[in-house]
Order: sequence, then C-alpha cells, then structure tokens
Amino acid sequence: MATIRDVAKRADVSTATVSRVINQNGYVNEDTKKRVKEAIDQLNYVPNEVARNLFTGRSEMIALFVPDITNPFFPELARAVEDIANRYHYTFVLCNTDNDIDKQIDYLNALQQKSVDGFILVSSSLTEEYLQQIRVPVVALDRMISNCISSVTVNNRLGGRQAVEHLKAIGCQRIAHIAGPEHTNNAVERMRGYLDGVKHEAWFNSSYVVSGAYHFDEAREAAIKLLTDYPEIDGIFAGNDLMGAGVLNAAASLGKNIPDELAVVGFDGVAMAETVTPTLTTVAQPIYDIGAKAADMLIKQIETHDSTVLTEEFNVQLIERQSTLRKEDKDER
Amino acid sequence: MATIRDVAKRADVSTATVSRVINQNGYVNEDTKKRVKEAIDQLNYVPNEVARNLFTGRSEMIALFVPDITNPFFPELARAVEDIANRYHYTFVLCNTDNDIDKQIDYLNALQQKSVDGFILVSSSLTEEYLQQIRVPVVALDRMISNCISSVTVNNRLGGRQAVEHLKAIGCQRIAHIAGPEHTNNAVERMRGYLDGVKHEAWFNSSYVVSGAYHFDEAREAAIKLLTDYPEIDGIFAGNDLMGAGVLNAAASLGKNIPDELAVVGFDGVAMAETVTPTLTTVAQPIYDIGAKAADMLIKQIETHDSTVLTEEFNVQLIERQSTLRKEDKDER
DNA sequence: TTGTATGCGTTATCAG
DNA sequence: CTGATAACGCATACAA
Repeated sequence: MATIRDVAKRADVSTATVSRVINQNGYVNEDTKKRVKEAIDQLNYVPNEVARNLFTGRSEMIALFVPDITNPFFPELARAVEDIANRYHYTFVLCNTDNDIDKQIDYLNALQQKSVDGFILVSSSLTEEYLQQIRVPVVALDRMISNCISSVTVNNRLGGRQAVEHLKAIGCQRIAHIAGPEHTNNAVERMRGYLDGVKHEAWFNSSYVVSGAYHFDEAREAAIKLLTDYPEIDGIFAGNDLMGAGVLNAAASLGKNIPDELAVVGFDGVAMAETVTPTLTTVAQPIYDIGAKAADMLIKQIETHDSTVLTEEFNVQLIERQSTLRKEDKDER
Repeated sequence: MATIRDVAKRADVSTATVSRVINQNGYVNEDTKKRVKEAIDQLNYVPNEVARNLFTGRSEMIALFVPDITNPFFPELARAVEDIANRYHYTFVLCNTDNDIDKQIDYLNALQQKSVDGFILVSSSLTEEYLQQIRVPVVALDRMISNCISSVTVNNRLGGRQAVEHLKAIGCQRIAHIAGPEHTNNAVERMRGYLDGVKHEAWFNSSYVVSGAYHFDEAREAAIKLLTDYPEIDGIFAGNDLMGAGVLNAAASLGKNIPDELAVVGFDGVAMAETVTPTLTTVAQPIYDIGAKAADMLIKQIETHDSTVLTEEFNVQLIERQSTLRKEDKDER
C-alpha cells in the first residue's frame, strides 16, 4: 500500500504538494502537478481514508437505523438512502434495531466512535433527550421523534382517512382497523385517520379497532379473531401492507371471498402488495422519494453545518387493486 | 470529546498507562488502574476508533454485498450476518450491488480505503482474478466464486431435484422450470437438479425450461407465456420464491386453479412464501444459518490470519404447502 | 509555487 | 510497574 510519502519521493516533491494535487486546493505548478499524477498512477496510490478521517474528524459515512429489515418497506427505503449516499460519496451503514432501545444506543455509540457523519433514524423508542447529546446531524424518517429533530414523513392521518373513505365508497358497511404498534406515531396517525372517517357512523364500535405490531402473523391472528367475533365486518383497513397480507391470508383460511365478502386496504405501497393474491389495495407512500429526501437533507446538514430543523411531509396516494375491486366496479370496466 | 491525554492528565499518569488499562494488557498497579478508571468515568471518555484504526490498520468493520436488497431472501441473510458481526463487535456494512460489476468495484475500493476487515460477497459477476488483489479475507455466500475463495452455499442441485421429484410424486405429468439468471451458478445448479429429475421422462421437452432473472415480474410473464403455449403443463418449479410468487400470480390471472390444475414449487424458504395465497411449497435453505456461518468464517479468518480456503455446503429441505397440496393428499388428512 | 513542521488520537517499543 | 516517544498517513499553518 503506497503512501503519500512514496508518491512524494517518486515525484520528487513534498507530501504537501502531493496533498495539494489530490485535494485540488492551493496553487501548484502544472508541470509538477503532472509529475505527481504520474507518480500516483505508477504507484497505484489511493489515499488512506482512515488517516484522512483522523485529521478531518469526518468519515464520509452515514447510518440508517431501521426497526425490521425483513419488512419489505425498509429495504425499499434503504435502497433510496443508499443511492443518495453513494451519489455524494458517502458510505452507507444499515443497522437493524428491532426497535430495541439498547441496541440503538449501542449502535449510536459505536458509530460515533467511528466518526459517522450523521444518522437517519426510523425509531419509535429513541427520545429527544437522548438524541440531544449526539453531536452530528440526525434526521428522523417515517416517524417523527420530536419537533426539535428534522424529519421526513408522510401524511398518515389523511392516508388512513382515504383508506376508509374508499372502503365506504365501494359499499362496505362495517369497517374495522388492525392498527400498528401503539407507541409508534405513524400507526397512531393512521388510526386517527380511520377514526375521522368512521366515528360518526351509526354502526361504529370501538371493538372494531385492534392494535398489534407491524407483522404478518399478528395481523393474521387479529383478523381471524375479528372476523369470527364480528362476522358483519366487510372491510378492513390494515396498518401496513404486511398486515394487509395477513388479513388476506386470514380471509382465505376462513373461506371469505375477497373483495366481495371482505375488502382490504393496506398502507405503504410496497412491491409485495402487488405480488399477493388477490393484489392488495394500498395507501402508497412515495417510498423512494422519502428515503432520498431524508438522505439529501442529512447530507446537506452535514456539509453546510446548518442545523435548522426541517420537516417534510409527503403525500400518500390510494392505489386500487383487486382486494377492493367489487362487482359493480368490475362491470364498469 | 475527551482524549486519552485528558484522561492521563486527570489521573496524573501517562497516556501509555491509560492505554494499558483500556486494553487490559501490560502490568498496571491496582491503585493507578482505579484512578484511571475514575478519570475515564468522570470525563466520559471513549476511545476514538479512527485513531485506533489508523494505528492498527484494522477497522472492525465487515461488509456484505447483496445483488438485490428488495428480494426478501437477502434481508433475511443480512440479519444473520449482522447478528454475528455485532456479537464480535464488528460494524456491519450492507451494500446493494444490483450485481453491477462497476458498483461492486467502487464499493470494494471505497471500503478498502476505509480499512474494512473483510468481505462477504453474494456475487455472480466478480471474478477470481479481481478478488485476488484484495488483501483482506473474502467469503463467497449463496454463490461460489471460485475454488480459491471460501464459500458457504447450499446443495442447489439436489434441491432442484427434490422439487421435481415432489411434483412428480403428487401426480404432475408435465413439469416446467422457470430458472434464475443464466450466469448465476446457483440458478444453473437448480436447473441441473431439475434436469436430473425430468430428462429421462418421455414427455420432456426442452421448451419447458426458460431462463430469466430472480424477479417476480419476469417470472410472471414467463409463466403466462409458458402456460399459454403449453397448456398441458401441470407443475412448475420456479428458480426462487419470488419467482414462485410470480407463477402463482400468473396462474390467478389465467384462472388456473392451484394446486389442482397447476402445482408450484419455489426455492429459498423466505417468510414471504408463507404469506402468499395459496402458501408456496418451497425448497428451503437454512437462510439464517448460512449467513451466520459465512460471518463466522470471515471473522475467524480475520482474527486468526488463517487463509485456508473453506467450503461449506448446507442442505436444503422441501417444505410442503398449499401450492402442491392436491386433493388426494388433502383427503389423507 | 513549494517545503517544513506539526498535530489528529491511538498503540507499542523501550528505557527506567 | 510506569513514562517518553515514535510511529500510523494525511492535511494544514506558516515560512521560504
């Protein structure tokens, strides 16, 4: 591994000059610049990032924390962040946290010791107080953490509302909601949106709302219980697509026809929603865009040292698929 | 940010002594050790990893390259690698390569400049020659790269064979195969396994084998074409579970009943195979185990400097689900 | 336009 | 048992 000194020796200049041509700052004669470049080529020299980082205190690394990498929403998000990170020559570190507070703190510490330049956090357990100690930029993604921390989210409440309005529009008379985790604000917002749409309905019954995790299995069980206890339910808004898939599965085990006996709407708009049978109607987030935006914001904060708190909220969009495509609609086509 | 010198000053010792207590090597008096520890606590000192890395030339980071993070197989694999990495206090870096050779080379260079300690590669485009230049340990995962590079794989050929034998056993008369990418050796092996099982059948027709990518959409299109051109096909072995889901979807669009008119087997055993409707029979890999094994091997190589080439092959296991559960079988239960 | 000297925060060697 | 000090590889004042 050649060092800057080897290059300097070969080009018969000082290391300072080599450094200048590498970083393109300071004046350097065209001739010597050429000599240096030749030496670099010949020796196959590449700067040692670690040494550079030690000096600059920066590492050109950013980290993304996600609660569950096996939920297809997060790989899609990670892709976006990674793409932007690469574009700006940052190394991307992905951390799976299980939303476990200790794991997150361990990661935070380990990465700060490595001089990570910033964090993008999907977390519903890290607190504002704790993050205040972090000396590098932080952006919350998918879930707000506090007003003092920049965030990129979507309009979950409106999305929840849209989901139930759609179910009503296709003729559902009794609409239930299988919500995501109670301590997660996007799940809470989605539930609020649901309530906005149904609380004034004569049939509304608070037992139609159950909470769980953002998982397939739990949603499946919850749906089976719900549909068994309340056979009149003919529409379910699931907290996310994974849960929506769980509901589809539950309906299949119960022999309920989808969408005629039961219509289902998910949330997120992951690719998986199109791969299930029937395909799942969903409130789609612009997943790539929010990931990219968060990465953009973070890198901007890193490079400008501007710590203004920014809050971006994107819009969601209902995508109709087979799980809510009823006969009357079918005939129209 | 306190440095080792601050600690030394406060404990009234030299930095060397502080270093000794931190790294627990060399002799140090119990009393001074206590003083140093107190100083560390009071100053909230944590060693700067970057400086440490500059000196040691190691970074306690390992990287995993995967071709497509949105294929659920890879998040499950990544989880395993991450768990083991954390257990040994390595930072885990995940790189999505699209199997693009330039992207992989960029990553390889960038990470080597950061003194990454080793690579786990899922790649069917990196060559042995290129990797020979890498000066840190490398383990190939999921796909062999060459005999000179340690690898962790499964018995793909036998798995392919098991898939078709199962289809035959449930009564399929015409079995097709939608294979994964041609230049990917696990896809080739799976196809070989398929051929092992069908090539001596009187009905065998090489048009029953088509190649594609490991994607949902392509498999879906391929299945539609196959089932349209050859309506006699009553069993399909898909190259992986994502493709299997594509086949299920194709069957649904064509109004083919699964499993009675068409039975389907996938490969991998990802969680998604249980979430589709009907649930997908699959040749399951021990995903977590192979990921964990690869991480184990890599870290062992890093820490022992033992560069013996190791080759681990795990066994796969057929898991029967609804997509191959025919009437006669159903009656038996 | 170029070179010298210094420091970034550690670890390890070698005296003491 | 402990302390000075020289690396690790680079970038930047400051001088020339």
